[in-house]
Amino acid sequence: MQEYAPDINQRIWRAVAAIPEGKVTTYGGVAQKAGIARAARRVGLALRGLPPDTSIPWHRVVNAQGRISLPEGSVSHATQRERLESEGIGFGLNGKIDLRQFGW
DNA sequence: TACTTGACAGCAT
DNA sequence: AATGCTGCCAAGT
Repeated sequence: MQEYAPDINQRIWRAVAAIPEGKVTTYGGVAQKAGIARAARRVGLALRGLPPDTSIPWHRVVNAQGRISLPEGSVSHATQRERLESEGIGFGLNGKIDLRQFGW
């Protein structure tokens, strides 16, 4: 039984909520944990549908390059970066996160 | 109902 | 290193 669609978001949110504080994960990582490996895009879509006041730590999700996927200049982008730095996550000079600091 | 787009990732060139 | 194509699946037009 696949019963995807309605279930997918819930699985993604759960996977994201499982990310420990002060750590980040890639979309692919979340997708895999949500049981939809290789469907990283689905993760982005799900996060995009999250309400602004959600309790899901969506900001801990970045792309495989260790960068924030949101367009620079957008409010969400700034918010995400600020939250990450707030958790002790360091950004490189190009705005890249050192995924090495988490063992990636 | 069909086609295109999208908070991505991986491989090929 | 940079660019392009393909795969994933749902949502928007």
